[in-house]
Amino acid sequence: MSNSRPTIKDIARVTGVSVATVSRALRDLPYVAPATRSRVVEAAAELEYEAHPQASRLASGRTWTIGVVAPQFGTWFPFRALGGINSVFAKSGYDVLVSMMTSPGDRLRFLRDARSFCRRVDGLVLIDTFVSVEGDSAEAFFDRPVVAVGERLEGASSITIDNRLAARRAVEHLIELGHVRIGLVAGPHLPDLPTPVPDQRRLGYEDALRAAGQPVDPELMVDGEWTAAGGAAALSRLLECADPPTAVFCMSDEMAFGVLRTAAKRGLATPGDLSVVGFDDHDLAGALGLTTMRQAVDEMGVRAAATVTALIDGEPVSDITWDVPLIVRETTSPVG
Amino acid sequence: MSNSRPTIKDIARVTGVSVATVSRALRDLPYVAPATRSRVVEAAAELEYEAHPQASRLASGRTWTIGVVAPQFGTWFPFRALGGINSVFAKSGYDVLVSMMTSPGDRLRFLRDARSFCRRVDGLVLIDTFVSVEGDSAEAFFDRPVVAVGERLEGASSITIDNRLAARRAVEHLIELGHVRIGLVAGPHLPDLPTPVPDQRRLGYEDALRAAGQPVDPELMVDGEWTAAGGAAALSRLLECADPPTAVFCMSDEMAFGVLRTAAKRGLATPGDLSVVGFDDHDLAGALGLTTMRQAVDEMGVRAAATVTALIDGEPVSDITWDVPLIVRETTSPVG
DNA sequence: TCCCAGTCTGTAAACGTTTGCATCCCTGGG
DNA sequence: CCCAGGGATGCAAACGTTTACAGACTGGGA
Repeated sequence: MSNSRPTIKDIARVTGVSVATVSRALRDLPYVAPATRSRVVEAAAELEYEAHPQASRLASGRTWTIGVVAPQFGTWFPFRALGGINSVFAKSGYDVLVSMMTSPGDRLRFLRDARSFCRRVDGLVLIDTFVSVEGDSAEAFFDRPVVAVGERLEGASSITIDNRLAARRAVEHLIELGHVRIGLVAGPHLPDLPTPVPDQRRLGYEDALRAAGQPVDPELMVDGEWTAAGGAAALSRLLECADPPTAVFCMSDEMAFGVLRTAAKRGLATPGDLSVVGFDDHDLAGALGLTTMRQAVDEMGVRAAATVTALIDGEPVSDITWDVPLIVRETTSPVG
Repeated sequence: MSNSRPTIKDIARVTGVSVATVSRALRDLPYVAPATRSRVVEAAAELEYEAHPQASRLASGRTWTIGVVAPQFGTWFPFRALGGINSVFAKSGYDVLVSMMTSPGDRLRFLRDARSFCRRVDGLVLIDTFVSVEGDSAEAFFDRPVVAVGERLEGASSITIDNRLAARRAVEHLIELGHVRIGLVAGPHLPDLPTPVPDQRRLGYEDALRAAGQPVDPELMVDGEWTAAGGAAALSRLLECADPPTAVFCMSDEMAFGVLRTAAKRGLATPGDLSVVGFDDHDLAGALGLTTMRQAVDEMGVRAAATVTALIDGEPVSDITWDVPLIVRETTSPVG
C-alpha cells in the first residue's frame, strides 16, 4: 500500500493537468501543447510511471498480445518459428502468449477453448495446427485476425510451402545423379491430425519418378514415423528388398538422421553406397552434412509475425508460398 | 455492438439476482444458496458467458498469467522445458507469456524491461537466463515469485543439476571402461553470459581424472563451441595429438553428434576406436545411440510450473537439485 | 467588431469485473 | 418470546485507464 506504483492520477496531480491530458500526452495523441507534453513526460519519467496494462486493456479493448498455438510434438519446427515470431514482437510491443498442443488430439481441446483464448489476444498465429473450422472461416470463428503457418486455412493468411513440388525437387536431384532405385522414408498420418503434408510429399516423390520414366515401386516406400528411430528402422526394412535402393528421400531430417545412423552401422558409406536427402534443414543438418530441402522456419515465423500485425492494422488477407531450396551437402553423390 | 458477448450484468438480469451474487456464484465462493448458484451457472452456460479477462484482472489484481523467459539460442533445452511448463498450465488455468532472449546480450534488455513485464504476470520462470540481479534478491527485484531452472538465483526457487558431479560421473564411466586418454570437448563461455556451467563441468572432468590418479592434460581439452559443427572440428584437433584420446566426454549432446560425425568420416569405429559420452539426452540421442547424462528437461519444466504456482499460493522458496543419471547406449565400450 | 475554425484542456462516463459493507431473513437457544 | 448469529443477498465503490463531449481560448478573415 505504502509505496505502490504511481498511477495516471499521480502524474496529473504533480503536473497540475487532468488525467485525460496525461493520457493523451503519454500516448503521443494530438491536441496537446508541446510544453504540457514535455512536462508530463518528465514527470512520468521522474516517477517511473508505466500504465497499468490490465486497466488500459480494459478501457481500450486492445490487448497488445498475440496468441501463438504450436504443437509440442515435433519439437524442432515450432520452436524455431516461435523464435522468429518473438524476435519481431519483442520490438513491436506485443506480448506473446503461447498455447501448446501436447498431442494431436489436443486440437479438439484447443478448438473448444479457442473462444476464451481469443479474448486475451489481438491476433493469432497457428503453427502446424491443422485445425479445420468446419463451416466458418477462421477469422469468423476466432473473431480475430489469424495467420496459419505450414497449412492453408480458409479466412486466414497462410504461410506455406509447396510440399509436393519440394519433394519432387529433392527426388529429381537424386535422379540427376543417376539413381534409379530411390527409396522413400515417409512420415505417416498422425491420428487426429488431418494434415495433407505426407500425401503431398509422397505425390512429389511419385511425380519425379514418373517424369523420369521410372516405376513407382511400393516396396521402396516405408514408414519412418517422423522420428529418427523410425527412420533408422525404415532403412533396415528397405535394405531387405531384393533390389535395395541406392538412394533415399526422407520426408524429414530427423528421419534422415536415423537413416544415416543405420547406414553407418551396416557399414554402408554415405554417400558412396547410399545417397540420402532430407527435408527441413534441421538445426543439425548442416553439421552432419545432410543434403536437404530448406524450410527457413525462423524467417517464416518473422513473416508470420509481420503478417498478423498487418492484419490487425486492417490490411487484407494474403497468402504466401515460401520457397524451399535444395541444399546440397555431403550425403548425395552420383550413383556408382 | 448488436451481438457482442454477454456480461455479468446480462446474467444478473436474466436470473434476477445482483451482479455481486453472479460473480460469487461463478467463482465458487461461499455464501451463495445452492439453488441460486445452479440457476446462475445454468444461465451462464445458456448465454455462453465467460468473464472478460481484462476486467477481472483489473479488479482482482491477479493476472492468471505466468511469464517464461527463455534463451532462443541453444534451441533444444528451453523448448523442452517450455513444453513441460505448458503441459501443467494448460490444466491449471494460467496463461503462459513467453519472452525469448535472442542473444546473450539480450539479458540486459530483458532486465531493463523486466519491471513492466512483471506487471503482466503473477509469477516468473527463468530458463537458463543467468540474469544476476545485483543487490536485490530476485523476488524483490521482480516483485513477483520467480523460479529459475538451470541456474541458482538468490531469492528464487531454483531447479538445477549438479553439473560438476554429473560431469564427473560421465568421465568415471569412461574410466571404469579402462580408458586412460580421455578428451574433453568443452562448451565455451558465451560473451555476456555469466554461467558457471562450463567451469563446473570441466571441474567434474578433472575431479574424475584426479580421483583415478590420471594426469589432467591440457592438450586433451578443446573447445566445441556448444554446436555440432564445433564438436566436429574439436575432434579433428584432438586426433592431431601425439597421443590421441580413446574416449571423449562432450559437454553437450549436440557437440557429441559432431564428434560422432567426424569419427565416422575418419573411419574410426564408435565405440570400437573411440568411445563418446555426451550430456543432455537430446531428443536425437536415443535414436543415434549416444551414451549420455540425462537432463530430464521436460520434467524439470513440469516441476518449475508446479513450484511457481506453489510460490504464488504462498509457499516458501525451496531449491531442488535434479538427478542426472547416466544413460548407457552404444557409443561407449571398454578400451581395446 | 464579429464569427469561425482551429487548438488545447477538463469533466465525466464508460470498460466489466471484484469486494467491503450493510441489510435482511431465518433459525435455534435461552 | 426475544435475541444473537450466521447465511444469503444487494449496493456501490473501487480497479486505472480511455475517450466522447463540451468548453475556453486564440488568431485571422470578413
